[in-house]
Parts: sequence; C-alpha cells; structure tokens
Amino acid sequence: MHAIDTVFQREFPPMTQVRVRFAPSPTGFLHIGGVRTALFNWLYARQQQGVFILRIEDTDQSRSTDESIQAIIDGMKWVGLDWDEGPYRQTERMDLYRSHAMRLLEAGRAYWCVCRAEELEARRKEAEAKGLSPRYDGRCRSLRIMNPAGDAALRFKAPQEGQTVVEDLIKGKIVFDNVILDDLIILRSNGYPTYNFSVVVDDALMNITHVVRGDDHLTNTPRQVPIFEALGFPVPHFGHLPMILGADKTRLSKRHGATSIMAYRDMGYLPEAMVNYLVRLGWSHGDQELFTREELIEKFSWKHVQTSAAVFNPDKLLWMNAEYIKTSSPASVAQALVPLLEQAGLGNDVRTVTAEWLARLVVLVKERAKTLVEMVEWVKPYFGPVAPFEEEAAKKFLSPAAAPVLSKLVQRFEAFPVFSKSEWETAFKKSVEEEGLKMGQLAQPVRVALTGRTASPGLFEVMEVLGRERTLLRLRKGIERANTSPS
RNA sequence: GGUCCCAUCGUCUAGCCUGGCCUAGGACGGAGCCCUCUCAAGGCUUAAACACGGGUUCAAAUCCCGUUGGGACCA
Repeated sequence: MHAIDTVFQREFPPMTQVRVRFAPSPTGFLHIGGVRTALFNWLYARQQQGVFILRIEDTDQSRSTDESIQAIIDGMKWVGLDWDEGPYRQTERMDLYRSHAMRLLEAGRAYWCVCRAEELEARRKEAEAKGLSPRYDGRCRSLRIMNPAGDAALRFKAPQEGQTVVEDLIKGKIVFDNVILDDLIILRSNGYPTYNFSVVVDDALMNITHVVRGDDHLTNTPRQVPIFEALGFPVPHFGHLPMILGADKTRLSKRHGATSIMAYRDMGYLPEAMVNYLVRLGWSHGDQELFTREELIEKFSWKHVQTSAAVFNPDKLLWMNAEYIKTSSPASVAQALVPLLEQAGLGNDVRTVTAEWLARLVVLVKERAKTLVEMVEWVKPYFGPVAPFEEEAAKKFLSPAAAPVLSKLVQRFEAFPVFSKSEWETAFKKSVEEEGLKMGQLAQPVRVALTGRTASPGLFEVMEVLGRERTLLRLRKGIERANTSPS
C-alpha cells in the first residue's frame, strides 16, 4: 500500500482510533445520496477525532472516468467535507487484491472454478425452474485445481453452516443464516477482483473501523464478514444508512429533479444549507432543525439515525436555504453570489463596486431571495446609473399624472446636500400629506422610478444603497418617462 | 422465488430501547388572520398521523406474535 498519510500518525493514535471512509464509484456526478453518506462518515470521524478516507472504487473500468473522479473531488470540496487520506484508487491496487486472493487459495479458503458462464447460466435456470434458489452449486469446490488451464475464476469457500451476526450501528442486531451463502467469485477469469472482495481487502488494509454505507449493501455484509475472517483481519463495525427516495417513494433519480450536488450549487444553494438539509434527512436531535457545523459534529449520534427511508423534499431544502441566506454573514453570501452575477452577465458591474457595497446589497434583498439565483434577479436594478423600466410597471405608475408629485418630491430631496434616511423619509411623508395622498400612491411611482419594478425592498433602504446622486437621477428619469407616457 | 430491512400528519421527524407526563410535540408545505409604501420577511391561529389484527399489562405509538404494504440484495 502506498503512502499512508502522515496526518493521523503525528497525533498519538490510540489503537481504537476511528477510521471511516467514503467509497464512491466514479460513474458520473457526485449524487446527493452519496454526499449524505459521506457526511455521516465525516461527522463521525470529526467527532471522534478519527480519520476520514476518500477511496475511489473504479474497478469497473468500463464505467469509470477521470472526469467523474474530478466531479467527486469538486463536490466534496464544495460542501466542505475534507478527507485526511486519499483519494485512493482501486485501479492502483490491483496487485493487492490478487495477492490476497492467492493467499486465500494457498490457505485452502478459495478454489479455482472452471465452470463456463453458459453452463452456470443453464444450471441457474434449471434450479429456478425447479423452484430452488439459483446459487452456485459448488461443483468445483473439491476439485483442488491448482494450475487451471484456460479461463478460471477464483471462488471463496463460504461457510455453509452457522450464522453470521451483524451488530449494525443503525439497525441493531441482524442475523443471517450461512446456508444461504454462495461460493462467490472473488477474482474473475480476467484477473479483476469482484466488488465484494476488493471492498474487504481495502477496508481491511486501510484499517477501517466503521464501515458506514447505504442500505443497499446490507445483504452484502454477511458475504463480506467471512472474507475478513478468512483473511485473518478484524471485522469492522457496520452501519447501514436508509435510502433517499423521490416524491413517489422510488429511489431518488433524475426524474425527481437534480441529483448532482453541483447542480444545487448552480441553482443557488449554499453548501451549508445542503449539509444541514441532508443531515436532517435521516438524523435528528430532538426538535432542532438548524445546526452549525460545529453543533453537528458535537451532537451527531448513530442512535438517532433513522432506520427507514426518507423522501427528499425540495420545498424544505428551499426553506432551509432561505434561512441560511438570511442568517449567514452578508459578506460571505455576497462572495458566493459573485460567480452567479458573472454568469448573469453582470461581471463588469460587479468589478466596479466594492465588496462592502455588495454586502450591503445582500442585506437589502436577503429576506426575499430563497436562492442565490433568485438573489441575482433581485439585485439587478441596483447596478449601473439607471434601471430599465418594466413596461407594465411604468404604464401603471409613471403616468403623466404622477409627474408633478414626483417633481415636488425631487425638489424636496435636492434641498438635502447629503442623503439621510430619516430626513428623506420625513420629506417624503410631508409630500404625501400635502398632496393628500396615501403612502402607496406616492411610493409606487417612486419605486418604479428607482428600480423599474413594482416590487422592491423598502424605499428608503433602496435610496440608501443607491446614494443621493443616483436616487435623484433615477427620479428625474422617472419624471421624464411619466411626461412622455400616453395617458 | 429466497434472504434481509422498513412502517407516527402530504413530507422530514420527536416520542419507542428504559410502557403511564401523548386528548401524539416540532419543522416544511397548505389554509386563515395580523403587520405593511410594494414584494418579502415576521407574528398568531388552524387542518393534518401512531398501516391492520391479535396478545401481554391496571395501562401500549411504545413490549410480543401475525397480517398487509413498501424496499434492498441475490441472479
């Protein structure tokens, strides 16, 4: 095995130091279900001051790509799940699987099987027709073939009696009868290890103490435990996380919407919101919904991980994202917003403003935007000298009748050499009063003049962000428009 | 088909291990009201669940058995 990271060795590692891993297959993007599995492992590692390992299961070369590996790394980084060792790649460890397989052969715990695929298939069908379980019948088990000529696969001699008991961290005690076990292939005739074998070798060699993975691997566990034992390695603890389902209660897939973690970044979700939502999907701490990362590390416990599958609820995720947008520091939200502003074609505008002003802009709109993508829309009118009028809005509120009142308001504002929220607001109210209007009758024309739209944050907050000069400029442009509008 | 897992409001869940505090709590979403310069946000109110059937017990969402229904894996 190559360079075990030195990270865990320089502390004083107790013999029982927790070592967990996340082992995705690089066959596409990083799935949010995978992120959740990684998250539970990561939380446990951080809580126990253990080691979190990233391992890429790329044995299936036909489906594995380098882009997918990069996608996994990018996704993990985006949600802030840092790993202490790896990424290891199974394709770089082929010699290990082969040598341990040979060790099993020499110890008499594995044997060569020369049954051909077609034969196997035929026998399987036959057994099924007779109503028997379609297992390998073990006919090469006692042949003691040592140097097979031609194609041969290596099979593991599975125990045929007794029970395999798994104390699952999440589901509790599970008992499997060994009679159901097949002699499963550990090395294919092409020399490649099978999934169940390579995981065991890796988990054993990497000293994984807790194997925490999806529910779908639960029935693989009784197949893997005897392999650990035959290889002479301690058997790790196991934990099986329930699945994430779509609204129709089937396995979450693209039909239900985005499943790639990076798609959520692009849709304007904050990584902290994703983490909080995903961890609550299957784990709870009383009635608490919102957690800081530190709280999660402190409070996480297998005991409160749900045993049943959970439906992914985009509405709740959206709400949670809104919560994070509202409560995160405006500066950090602004920072996350910049790339989306650039994508929206506002790159040049963004470069002309300060980070401090951008943060103020975030404060202005943060409780109306549930995603950063929505925030981009909210924020658009505040860049540049003027904002384009939305036709409907201008038609309705910037009519010729509005011009005189707006003019008077501008005159009042012009009397102030600098902007002052309270003074301008008082002046505004005076105008309303003298004209015998209701607030709304003046507020809406002003709003449209300033932002081009009928919906915006509070007028005086808008003016504050715009500043005196732009406020006056936009009001004048509004009057211009009002005077030229057909009545 | 075999083996294993699972089952509280539409959804996420608390409660279940260690029965009584549960006329089942919170959250999202829904409905209504309030606040209000628009849009939000916020506040208040409200509808909504222990899959079913047996048993154990003075007492069961909680323990036991079964049924039903979902799911995973094995090919």
